[in-house]
Amino acid sequence: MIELAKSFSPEDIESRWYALWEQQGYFQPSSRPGLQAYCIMLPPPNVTGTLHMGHAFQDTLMDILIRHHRMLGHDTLWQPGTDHAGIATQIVVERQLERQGENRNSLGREGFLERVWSWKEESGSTITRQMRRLGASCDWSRERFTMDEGLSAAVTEVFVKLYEEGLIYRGKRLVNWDPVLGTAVSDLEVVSEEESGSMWHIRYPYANGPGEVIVATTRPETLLGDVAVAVHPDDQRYQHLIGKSLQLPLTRRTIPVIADSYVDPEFGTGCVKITPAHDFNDYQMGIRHQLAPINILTLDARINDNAPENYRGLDRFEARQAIVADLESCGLLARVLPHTLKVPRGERSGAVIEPMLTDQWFVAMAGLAAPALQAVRENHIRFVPDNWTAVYNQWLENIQDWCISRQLWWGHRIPAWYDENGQVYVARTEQEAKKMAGDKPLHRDEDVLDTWFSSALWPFSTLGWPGQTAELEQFLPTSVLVTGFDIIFFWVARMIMMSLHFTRRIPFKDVYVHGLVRDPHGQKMSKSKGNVLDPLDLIDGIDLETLVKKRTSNLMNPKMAPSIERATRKDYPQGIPSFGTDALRFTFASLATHGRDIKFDMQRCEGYRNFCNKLWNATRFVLMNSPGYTAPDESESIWADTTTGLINRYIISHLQQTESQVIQAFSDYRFDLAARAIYEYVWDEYCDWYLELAKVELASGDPLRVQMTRQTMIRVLETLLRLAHPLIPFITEELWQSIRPLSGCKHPSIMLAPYPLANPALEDAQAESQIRVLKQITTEVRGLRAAMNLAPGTRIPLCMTGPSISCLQDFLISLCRLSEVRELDVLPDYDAPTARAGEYQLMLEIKIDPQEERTRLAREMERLQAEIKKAEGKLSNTQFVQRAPEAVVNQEKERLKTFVTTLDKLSQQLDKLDS
RNA sequence: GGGUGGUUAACUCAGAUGGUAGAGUGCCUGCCUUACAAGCAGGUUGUCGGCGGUUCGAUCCCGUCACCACCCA
Repeated sequence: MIELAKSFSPEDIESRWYALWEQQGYFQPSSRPGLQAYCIMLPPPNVTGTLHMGHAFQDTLMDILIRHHRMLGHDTLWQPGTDHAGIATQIVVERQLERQGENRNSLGREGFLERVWSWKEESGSTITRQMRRLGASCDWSRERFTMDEGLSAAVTEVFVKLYEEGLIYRGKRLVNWDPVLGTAVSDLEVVSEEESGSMWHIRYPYANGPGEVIVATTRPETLLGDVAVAVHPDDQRYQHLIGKSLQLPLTRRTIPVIADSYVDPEFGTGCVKITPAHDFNDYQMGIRHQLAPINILTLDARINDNAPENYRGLDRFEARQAIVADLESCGLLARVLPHTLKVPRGERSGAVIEPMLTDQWFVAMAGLAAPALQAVRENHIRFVPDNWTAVYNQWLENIQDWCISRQLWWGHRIPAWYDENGQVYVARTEQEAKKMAGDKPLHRDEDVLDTWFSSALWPFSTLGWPGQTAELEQFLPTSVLVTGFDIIFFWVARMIMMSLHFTRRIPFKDVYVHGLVRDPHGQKMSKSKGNVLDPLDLIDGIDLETLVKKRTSNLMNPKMAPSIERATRKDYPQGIPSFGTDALRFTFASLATHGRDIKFDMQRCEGYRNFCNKLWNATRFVLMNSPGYTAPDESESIWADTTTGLINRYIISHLQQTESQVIQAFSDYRFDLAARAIYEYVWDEYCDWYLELAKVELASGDPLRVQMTRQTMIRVLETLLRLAHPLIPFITEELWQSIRPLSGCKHPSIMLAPYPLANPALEDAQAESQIRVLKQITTEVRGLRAAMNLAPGTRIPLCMTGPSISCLQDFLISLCRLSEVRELDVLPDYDAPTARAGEYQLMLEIKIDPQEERTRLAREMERLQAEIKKAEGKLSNTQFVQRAPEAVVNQEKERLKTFVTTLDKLSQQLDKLDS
């Protein structure tokens, strides 16, 4: 027989099993025909990134679902892969070059891309290695990368098709321009936060004759590109101005005053300067009033040649200072007020985003959005929890065209070529383009596609599209997408649109939207805040000094280091102990409620490590108490035999309920409830009650009782290990293997064993109710012992009245450490306190301290009186008695009766004490 | 400005077609009882955010307010 160590130590077991599972090919689809398909696409993480808590949380949930369905016998695929993460990766490599005194321009496009690929090769396996530590059972043999040949072909195909259908177009538009990165970014990549700035009030003199208007602006430097001043058409103050010309300060230009209802008369002075080339709203207004935009900035945000000479070449912030100073010296600056405004910044660079007129590629979205809305409206796709449907709808109903070109080098290069006249040819290959151009010399578009363009194809490109593969047939639509709400727009909506458009299928049936993992104080985890936790540190443990070092090194803002260090020392004075993967996974499952914030609490993790230890020791107990045991043949099984004995029937019956709870919880994506059902069954039923009761049976000396109990405790344990396996794969495999010889299971791994399904025939209400009585009596007797301050070793007799419980006697003696149980017609006339459990009166035969007893009784009577008063109040209310359901009224009457008799008993006891 | 979610024990969170409020952690007391001190037994803790309404009865439904968080413009 296998000997287990005295306590659970995760590091000893985790290393073994994963490699074996993977080598044996257990993660691959079964590809047996006729099986129900179950498929999850891993949201591809950044190929050069590392695993953070959000990944670990999400990966755990996906792995739970996948393992569960694999055990249900479905043809199961968890498709893994990584994303090339255009901007993020390019920035990282550029920083590396910077440290070596190089830059991308000195290397050239080819050279630079070589460097990125080699960085990808170097760091690309980090995150997948980390996922393996988590136990993630992805089919690594199918791993994909968004820049793979196959996936790149899909990208090209989609681009060309959309272009041919007229859904992709190129045009000069105002886009969000990141002047530091030198690329356009999409709306979603811009983060606007409130910052303090100023509101400058500037005088614009009339072009003809004396007078002026005062215009308020937060960006005085853009004045050089003004083409008009706008007022609200109904604004009484400015009626006389509409149509007049103004002298644009610091320039020789004159501009008109126009009327537009977009202007908010309450804001600033009610006069707005209009700069179509540098503001999104002004751009629209420019179109409405046919005013040509004047661009005054270069792509690196310096003043260009459209502006007066003395400002040319100035950076936009220098230009602001110069212009304000010049206005002031001309007496045109009326006043400056402090003002908080939303400043748009690039998510990656932190630079202030500049609306900029540039040539970009766009996807026309309106036509793609309609079927995507319909798919959700008609319940082909279901959001869980369903309140996210509204978020999805709202965005799609107001969708803007998607700017898909990025002025980067790392990514899918746009398949468009130009001839010398600027004529564009969109084609799958250069040869094809050349053919279209009649062999004119061509040059390829320099830009690459937004990373999310390739991600949008992920569900079908990874399955071999545009080829017609067996995998596409089997696994699309996939079963569920597990994702955070932060990328519903970026990713979820776009996948739905693209999948419907190109495959005519939805990409997934369910979208399970989970919360975001936060630190214990509810703050978002981020490197710059210094509050990140590395999932691997929770698995392996980390000492305080190493943790501090890790959190304070390579900071964007090194000034944060001292405060981060202080907070870290406060939150983790002992560092982080090693909890193991299973404990971490169980914690994630327990935290996966349907809320949107998940505060990660390390103490929970500790509690679940203890749970693993409990499970470990329960198995140890079972093994220690099964010497020489061999599993009976299936035909001899007494699993469902009613003669199995009370406690065995009870624990088996209770197991069925737990099994249905867990299955239900999984189908509702309530991982927290599944975890809780398992936790409670293992700890509160199997360990706290069943194994304690089994000790009595095992010590009975009756061969049949011993045999039945051994068989039950083994089979129940074996079943609950399978039940828990999706959540805690490593420990369950280890323990399952250790009891496999006793259980007679033939499967080589718990992963391949069937998932337990409840069998209603095994439910046994009678056994459960008898055990309920036993528990009740036990609790009361223990209460009496505690009330009387009895030493744990003291064994005394229990006197009780009520229906005979001869079959429970041995259990009671053991659980309550009694010397004997005396079943009587009436309790002896004795000073000891009594207790009541259902129909039973209980009393421990021992002398008591009258003073202490009086206090105890008084406290109890007080409580009862309060309850009686409440119940009587209800019952004397005729409205209640007449209108409430009869069952409720009867229940209330029953309660009152119990309270009154108990109170009566207690008062008699008190009298006796006093006499 | 529009929208969404939240507010339950000291902490983290469950909860119920409306009918006696729960768990884990923490805290207190006693125990190394031959599976487990990462444990066992017992105990302690709540105006279920405020105010109104519906109802025999509201922590739950409705309205409103406050605070917190997030999303969109």
